[in-house]
Amino acid sequence: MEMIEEDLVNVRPFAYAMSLIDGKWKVLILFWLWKKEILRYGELKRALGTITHKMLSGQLKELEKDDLVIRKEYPQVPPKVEYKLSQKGQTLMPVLQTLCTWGTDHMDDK
Amino acid sequence: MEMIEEDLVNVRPFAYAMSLIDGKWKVLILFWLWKKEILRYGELKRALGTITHKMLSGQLKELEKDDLVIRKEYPQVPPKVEYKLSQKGQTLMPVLQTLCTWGTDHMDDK
DNA sequence: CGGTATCCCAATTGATACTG
DNA sequence: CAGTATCAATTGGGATACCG
Repeated sequence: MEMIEEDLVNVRPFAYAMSLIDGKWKVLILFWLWKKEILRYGELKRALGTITHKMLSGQLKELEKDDLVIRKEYPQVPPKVEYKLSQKGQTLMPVLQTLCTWGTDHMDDK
Repeated sequence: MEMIEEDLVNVRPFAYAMSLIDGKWKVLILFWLWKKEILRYGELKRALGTITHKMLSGQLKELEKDDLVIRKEYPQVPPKVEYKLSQKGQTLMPVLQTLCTWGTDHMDDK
């Protein structure tokens, strides 16, 4: 049958997509921003309930690095920072919604 | 603003879907089975290249438990075991393909 | 208020050896 | 051939303290 790994199956793009949304809280953050449009750091933290400080800033930092969310810092004391979805982030949400819908349809399978 | 976690954002179904496909190799396995229809254990292992024995059987076991793949064992020596997508697995693939396509479109962003 | 750094524990994964 | 078992290495995440 002679199968070489190569790209009979090219999942590189999928792996890329997955790498953007893995991390325990990323998708939850994205969904909140999708729904609320703009949230401050503290609002996001309260919304997510049990997330730790470290995780939230870490996940946000990665989301920003990957260009899925945009961080806006107001130069004032005390600090004020707002987060919202980027254009790229916006395009991702319908796809995640699709997966969410699939989940809804199959959670009670078997 | 008073945000309670609850289900302003209901990602339970998404979390469910993610739980089925996390694990380093699961999606890759699913794509191969999608493409090839039926593969023996050894074929799958060669196809995946660097996957370890332990990982492959582990991931397959979970995929089978979650009803995404079907395992068929032939009672013979030496053993012969075939894997293929279940009906549920089939329905998932177009969704994953969507994510894959999104990845293709955005891998070279920025 | 928003973010970083450190330490520690829990969960995943890899290497290797063994089995029917 | 198709697994399972064991142990080591790596990774991810929580708690906490500190900084601008």
